[in-house]
Amino acid sequence: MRVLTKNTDYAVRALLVLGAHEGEYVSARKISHEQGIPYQFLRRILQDLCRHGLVHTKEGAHGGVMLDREPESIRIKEIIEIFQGKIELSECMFRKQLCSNRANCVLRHEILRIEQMVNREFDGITIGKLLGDLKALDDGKISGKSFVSVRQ
Amino acid sequence: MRVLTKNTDYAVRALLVLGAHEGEYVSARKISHEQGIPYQFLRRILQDLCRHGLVHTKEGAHGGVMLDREPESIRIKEIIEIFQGKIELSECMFRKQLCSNRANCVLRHEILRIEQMVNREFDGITIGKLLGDLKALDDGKISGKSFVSVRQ
DNA sequence: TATAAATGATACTAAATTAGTATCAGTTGA
DNA sequence: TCAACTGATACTAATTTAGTATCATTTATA
Repeated sequence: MRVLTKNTDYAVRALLVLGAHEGEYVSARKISHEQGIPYQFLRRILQDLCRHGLVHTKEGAHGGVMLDREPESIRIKEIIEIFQGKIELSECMFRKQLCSNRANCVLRHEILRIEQMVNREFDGITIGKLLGDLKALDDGKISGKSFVSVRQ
Repeated sequence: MRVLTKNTDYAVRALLVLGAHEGEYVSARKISHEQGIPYQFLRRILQDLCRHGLVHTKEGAHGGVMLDREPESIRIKEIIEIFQGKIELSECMFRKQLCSNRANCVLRHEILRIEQMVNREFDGITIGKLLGDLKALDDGKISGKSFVSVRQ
């Protein structure tokens, strides 16, 4: 069971690269190489991020993609929703059949509770926070116990 | 984005039916009708539950399926794992490439934390608990605010 | 003892989602 | 003019999820 798709994963990684180069245009080609993301796939992801106003682009030579918002304002929840829709642990049978049987009902109640928890958590993580973690990692402020990292 | 599949959903509902008839054999046909679950699909699900020792069966006329464990000991987490595998929010790139880039790393750290939360939650919900909720619902001890229910 | 009502096992199909590839047009800076 | 970019979009492949079908065997009972 996998919840986060490649779309989301790649998008976050691309945004982290862009966050590390605020104010600069970075090309899809460069991000693709740096992060090992299939180029054309990444292109589409960046276009989606652009359409949603998280980044803006510049065409032509020396063009590329640039972050269009404060890294602290970009929440993982938002990214997930762009590429995978709302986080719903269980398909909402509510609306369709108004919780037509009681068994559905009690399970659904618990699931909604967990769903809200997950949403709160993903809402609390921003690109800015992750950039901070990255920096701390680079500065050796966080031990290898919690972050296992191999330098590129 | 949907996390719980039909497999899991149907399995939980079937187990709730069986929990409401402890000590009796209930046929797949009956559960299928009662819960609106496609018959052959349900058959396979019940066979899986049998292979995993949650229920046992009796062949032939008047046969069926019976709960083989205390409802309180059957955790939703276990059911999810039978049908969907371990709960992993993100595919574990760890093992394969040993977290080969730092961006992966910081995100992964957060995701693992949320993953553990989710696991704890699903581990805390048992068929027994849900049966209790159902009973409370039937007895009118829980208001319509938290449980929206339409009697069958 | 025939039969209807069950499960056991397993193969198959269909639909949806996810992942990745390809192509062509237009923009821009040197 | 040309190489390095993005815009738009169509296409294919792989995987997962959902559902269907078939045949064999077991069992209670009329």
